[in-house]
Amino acid sequence: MPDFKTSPGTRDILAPHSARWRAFQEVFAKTVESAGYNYIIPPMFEDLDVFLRLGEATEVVTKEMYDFHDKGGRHVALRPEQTASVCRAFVEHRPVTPWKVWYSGPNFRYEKPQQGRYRQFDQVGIEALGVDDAFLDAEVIALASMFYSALGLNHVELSINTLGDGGDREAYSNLLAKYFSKHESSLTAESKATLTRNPLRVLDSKREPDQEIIAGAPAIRESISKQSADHFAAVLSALDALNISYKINDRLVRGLDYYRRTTFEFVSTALDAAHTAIGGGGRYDGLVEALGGPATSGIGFALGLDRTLLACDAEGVFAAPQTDVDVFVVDTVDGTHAHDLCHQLRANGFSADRAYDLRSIKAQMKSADRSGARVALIIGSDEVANSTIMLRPMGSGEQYVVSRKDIFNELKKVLK
RNA sequence: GUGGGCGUAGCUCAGUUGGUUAGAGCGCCAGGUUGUGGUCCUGGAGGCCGGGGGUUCGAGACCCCUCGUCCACCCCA
Repeated sequence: MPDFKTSPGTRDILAPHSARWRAFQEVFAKTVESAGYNYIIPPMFEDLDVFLRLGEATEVVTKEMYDFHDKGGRHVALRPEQTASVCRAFVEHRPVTPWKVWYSGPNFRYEKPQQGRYRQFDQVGIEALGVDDAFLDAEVIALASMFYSALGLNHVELSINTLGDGGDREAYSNLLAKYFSKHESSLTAESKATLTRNPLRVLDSKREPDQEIIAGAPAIRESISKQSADHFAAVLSALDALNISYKINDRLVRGLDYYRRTTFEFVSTALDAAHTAIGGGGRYDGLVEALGGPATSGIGFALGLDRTLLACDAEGVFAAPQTDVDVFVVDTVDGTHAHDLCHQLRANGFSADRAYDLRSIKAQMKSADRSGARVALIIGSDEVANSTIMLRPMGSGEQYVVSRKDIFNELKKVLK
């Protein structure tokens, strides 16, 4: 057994999976950059206070933060998500609005790991600040939907809800608190605990005994302002205009405290594990203000890399891309010919690998096979004497002699 | 944080009611084939049986603790 392993909830992403991750990020970048979103790279840690603004009923902040004191005595925390950082960056740099950015990178939450849930986990996402227009809500959702399609996913469902503005949300929360308190004796112990922290989140309970009471709970739409209701209706009709199907779920309450008005979630119906939510987002109109900036509306989403890739596995789509080299050079003379030729191949736009330690031709051919290269170039004493190279297309069982000076042209033909 | 399953070779896993030097398949290395991989044959390397303590003449197996991992809850991506 090795002396060291990765820390709990972390892991090494090795090939070929690592290539898939990179491809995932590239597909995402292409999708959102087509809509004018610019790449932002916020730091991975911030002053703890930045994240505390996410709200004291947000467990991500209260229970799961990776925080520590640095050598300068600052109390900092690894980011549990990136929306807060983006809003902090907005306040710090005051860019012209609308400010549309996208990000990709790891977040950290101190949780008990299980499938689809890690302590270091990657998300990609977008944030758009400074615009209140319902068309923006629909654009943001449409981009997520486009991205899923680009990956090849077909079994992703969109749930959508509105939580009303800040005042509506609070009024609704109080209403729910009253309702659930009345039925407290029938609730599970877990839900009772949730009730004292954040009544909205009781709606999220998956426990069977709670379901009946949740079903009878008042819906947000009964206590929502006209303005919020109009906004929501506008978002829905903008989605309809793009033929994006959705399910209105008036029990959809998301875990982060800052959500206002439009909230949405993407669920993979191809997954049957506990974690079928592969992405989610919504409006967070008060967050910039909470971070000391001007009142600024904002909306965005975050998609989990792992869970989305699990969904891809379940649907059998988006395989890892090929990263094999074009050519494998076998040198049975002394290794210098492979050394020179590989270098020249790479300089001329071919990818090339070789064997080391002057092993037997058999061993080198085995390495060539394993490398996945489409062509083996073999150099032995005959080839050196005649300034030629033996070119062997792997898998063909055939090979032929090529003059050393013609090798690049010949490879271009063979590899095209 | 709570509950349960599982930790044996690089990987996937056998290992009988506790009984000598712990096995298989795959992978890896070498040879069969002094210039040839992907098939085949032969051989080889590689294990503090997750760690610590205990029971026993004797523990990979049983007990306790601990760490890791998986699953569910919680929470969320």
